[in-house]
This record gives sequence, structure tokens and C-alpha cells, in this order.
Amino acid sequence: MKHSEIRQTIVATATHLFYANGYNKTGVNEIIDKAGIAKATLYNHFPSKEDICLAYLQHKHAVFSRDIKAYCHAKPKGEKRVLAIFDYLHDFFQDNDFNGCWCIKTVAEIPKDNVKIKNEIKAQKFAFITFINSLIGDNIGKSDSNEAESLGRKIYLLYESAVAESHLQKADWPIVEMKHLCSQIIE
Amino acid sequence: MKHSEIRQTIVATATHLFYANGYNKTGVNEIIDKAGIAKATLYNHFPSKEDICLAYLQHKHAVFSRDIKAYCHAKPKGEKRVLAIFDYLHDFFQDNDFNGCWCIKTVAEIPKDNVKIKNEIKAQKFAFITFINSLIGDNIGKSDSNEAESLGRKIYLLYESAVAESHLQKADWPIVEMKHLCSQIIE
DNA sequence: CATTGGGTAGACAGACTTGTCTGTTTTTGT
DNA sequence: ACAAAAACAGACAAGTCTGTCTACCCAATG
Repeated sequence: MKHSEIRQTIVATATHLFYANGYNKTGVNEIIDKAGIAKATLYNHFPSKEDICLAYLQHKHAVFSRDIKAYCHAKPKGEKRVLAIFDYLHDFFQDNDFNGCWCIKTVAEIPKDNVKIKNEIKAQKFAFITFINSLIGDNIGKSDSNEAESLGRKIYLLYESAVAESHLQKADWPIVEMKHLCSQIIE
Repeated sequence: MKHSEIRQTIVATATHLFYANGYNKTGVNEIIDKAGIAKATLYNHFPSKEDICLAYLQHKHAVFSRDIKAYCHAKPKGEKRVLAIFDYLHDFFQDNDFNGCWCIKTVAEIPKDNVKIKNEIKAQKFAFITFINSLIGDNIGKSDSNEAESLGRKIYLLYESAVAESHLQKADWPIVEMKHLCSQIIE
């Protein structure tokens, strides 16, 4: 296997295991077994397990970012394009892989003083809020920029709630309710 | 120390440690050290660490339930009494002990097949939704019961989002935004 | 007064963890 | 084709964890 392919394999394997079973419950031995590589190879690509965690978070975010943007862009311009984030979530929820928000999950597992991981997560959330703000700017007429920013924060919070609670409750009503509420506040 | 006092000490110590540092990061050795008891004593009161976790969740819920009910009841009847749940959260947020939702944190740490813990958490969330529904019933005139139930679910979701995100962002704007949105939907 | 239940301290088993290191083999670039 | 880089398997170190067990002690109770 090529050098770059191995890195990709490690990240893909670790991503699947971390997201499905948790960071602490997944040992490096399990990662190398499932990835079919030697332990020295893993530590040749990543200095520590923590760095694999970082790569996992970045990978998750990259895929999510790309997919939700494409999904929204395929919808008709206007309110529908904003509400599409909940439709995307609904599809994601029906995936067998759905396991809630990887950021929340990871924060719950790492020590409180791990700034490296926490900064990555903060950056991801900030990027998502920025994306929502761009959706609002492009699709909803809001003259007041303060009001638009507040709306962006609200929609972000509705979305996060829908993710966490649909996972916790193992039901889609949180997504349905939050999409409905979102449609009310953007009209 | 009396038998019941020891149990109380164990639960109080474990509650503090689990909530502050996480379930997996807290070992039974740390619990017995901080509680000032012997290991055999701990295992004389609880068959396993998992059972301590259960007692921790129940203790957290009991205190939260009692306090938020008292807090809301002290407010004037009407919309204010419903919105008070966000004021309560704002006070809780300013506590040094605030560390987000213990249910979400715990779910992220236990194995997926642990139904004992998951059932406790489901029961807690159901009890909280029931409490919100009673707040709505007593303080907001809603003739349509379907509409009232949907409102209850929405307010629950807003609250959960405010808890999780104020913790993640280490800021109170999620609480402010969600209270504001709540006031909009109950008018 | 003796028995006994339940406290103490802490050794121990056994199974995990991350990360290092040795030595061999395969792949890669020039 | 040859040299160097990087893959492989897996032993090993040093530490973590939960849960059990022994041995001792004290206080309450029949």
C-alpha cells in the first residue's frame, strides 16, 4: 500500500470506530487490526492517538461540510434552501452510521485541559455558524445585520438540538419539530 | 459513620467526580480516596461501578428536579413561570460546577448496549418533558392538546440546546437566544 | 462477655491501555 | 539493479483499570 493510502486507511478506520464506539473505548490495537497494518506503521503516520483523534474530527467535518453544502445548493433558492439543512439531517439520521454529533461525543471523553482538540471543535462549530449565516444572507432578506446574526445563532442552536436529541431519543421528532420552528422564524 | 451516611458520601463523591471529569476518567480508587473509605466498603454498598453511575444519574436528576420546580414556582404565574426554566439554567451556568448535561455526557461514554443506563436517561428526559407540559398546562392557555404537546417538545428541545451549547461555547448567548425564542413561541 | 457485622488498609489477579523497539521483508525511487 | 525508505509481526515496558480477597479492628448487641 502507498504511503498516502495508508494514512487514508488509518483515518477511515479510526473514524468509523471512534464515531461508533467512542474514543476511549477504541484502542490503537483495534485500529491496526481493522486497518490491517502494523503498529509501527500507525505510529509512523501519527505521533500519538490524540493526533488520530484530530484527523478523525477533521475528516468528519470535511465530509459533512462538503455534503451539506452540496445538498442545500441542489434545493431551490429561498427559504427552502435554508430549511434543507434539516432535510439533510433527516437523511443522515436514517443512516445506520448516525450516532449524533461527533464534537459533543468527543468533548465528553477528552480531559478538560486538552486545548488542541477543543480548538478544533470550536473551529468546526464556528465554520458551521458561518455557513448558516451565508445561507441566510443569500436566501433571506434581512436588512438588519444584528437581527440576521441572531437568526443565524438561533438556527444553529435548533440544528444542534435536532442532532443531539434525535440521537438520544432514537426518533425523528426532534428534527421535525426544529425544522417546523425554523420555518416559523425565517418567514 | 452510619450505613446510610456512607452510601450518601459515596454518591456525593462519585457525582462530583463523574460530572467534573467524566465516568471513564474517574476510577473507583479515586472515589474511595476522596470519600475516605476502603474499597471493600464501596463494593459492600454497590455491586459494580455501573451501579454507582446509576446512583449518580438519579442523584443529579433528583436535585435538578427539585430545584427547578421550586425555582419556577417562586415566579409569578403565567408566561414568566415557563420562561423561568431558562433563568434557572442561567444561574446554573454561572456555577463553577456547571458542566453541561450529565445525560449526554454519560451516553457518550458508556457502551451502546448498556440498556440499564440508557433507560434511566430516557426516563429522566421523559420526566422533564412531562414537567414542561405541566408548566404549559398551568400557565399558558392552549385549547388544542396536540398543539400543547408540540409546544412542550419544542421548549424541551430549546432547553436542551441551551444547556449543551452554553457548555460547549463557554458562553451564555445560547441561553439568551433560546429564552428569547421561547418567549416568542408561547405568546 | 462473646459474637458478629461492617468498617479499615492494601495486596493481588487479570485484563486492559499507549507507545517503543527489534528484526525481517517488501516496496519505492533513482 | 541497488539503496533507502517504509512496510510487516509482535514482544515488551510501564502504566491503567475493575473487582476480589485476606487480615485486622472496633463497636454494638444478645
